[in-house]
Amino acid sequence: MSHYAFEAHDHETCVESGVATAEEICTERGLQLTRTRKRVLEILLSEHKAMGAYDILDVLRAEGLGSQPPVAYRALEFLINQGFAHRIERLNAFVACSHLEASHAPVFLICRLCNSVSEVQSDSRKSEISRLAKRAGFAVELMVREAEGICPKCARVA
Amino acid sequence: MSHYAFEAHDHETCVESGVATAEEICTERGLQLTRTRKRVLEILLSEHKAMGAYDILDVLRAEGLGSQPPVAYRALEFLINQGFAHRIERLNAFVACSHLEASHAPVFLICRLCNSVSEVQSDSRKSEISRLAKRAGFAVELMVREAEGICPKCARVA
DNA sequence: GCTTGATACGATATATCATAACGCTTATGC
DNA sequence: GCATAAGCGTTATGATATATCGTATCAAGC
Repeated sequence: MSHYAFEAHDHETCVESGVATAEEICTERGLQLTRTRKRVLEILLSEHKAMGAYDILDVLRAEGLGSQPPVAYRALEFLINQGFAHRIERLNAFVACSHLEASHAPVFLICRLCNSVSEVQSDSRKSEISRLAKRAGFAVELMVREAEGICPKCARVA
Repeated sequence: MSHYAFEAHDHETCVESGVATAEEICTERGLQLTRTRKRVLEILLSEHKAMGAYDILDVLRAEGLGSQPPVAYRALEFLINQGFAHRIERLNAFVACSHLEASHAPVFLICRLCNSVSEVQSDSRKSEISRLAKRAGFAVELMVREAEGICPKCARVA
């Protein structure tokens, strides 16, 4: 398993292949990865950190791609619906998906020092939440699993 | 395991014993369960649902206990720090703790139809998040585990 | 060509959630 | 009692998110 957010890696590849894969998937699904949507995805991919909608909007604004909140939120909604991005509930912020190839049961590890967010894939059926929900007769539709703490990089420095 | 939110139960007891236990704990810890804090706890205990800070504030306002947002947020902060209440990240809202006696590794089951929130206790060490974090060398300080879906009560009706 | 419907976008306004900062009051330890 | 800390009231503002209405674009069907 890889933890891009916490490890040195060729980051150019993350952005390029992220966008390329998203483009392929959109073509397959007959959807449009419009200029704004693509740019928002790139912005999110540019760092393994969560960004607020208004931070993203600032970039869009500077580039003349839109200046009002709905512009950012609509693009984010699209990216999230297609699984290209995730919302981090704990931060009210957004990250690019770093496991586009895989199916979805992400766990997010959020470093409170460097703000990096690592997405780890997991089998949702194995999760404690699923087990407890099943026992309670609760039908899970959506799962939020986030941990806040210190990433290995920051732990070494501290 | 009990799922008060999803089952018939003597709800008076929830409120009374919740407040009583909180009072005991505050005494032990040398803290003040002031009028406002106590009232906010009662409000939260009055239903097994998450309430927004402004909903709580409305009640306080109607009772002359405070009219500005900080009043509600301060009380909530206290209750959360003491473990008497929890924040539901997914909803930006708050619930009373329903397992005051137990230690903390709650999972929340949120019904999107009736808005009830059930708190289930779990051993945090067993959790998938802990396992994945450990593997990544990530030191977890705080965990968010929430599931949204349909509760058994609503499933029967639908 | 024209209409229709679907999708996306632009813009305004507003709703919702949260905190900083300041000064006053009350509780508590000595 | 007095000093200190804890709590509270209030104002102002910051941060996040959505409802709504109108317009542009494009493809499908006539």
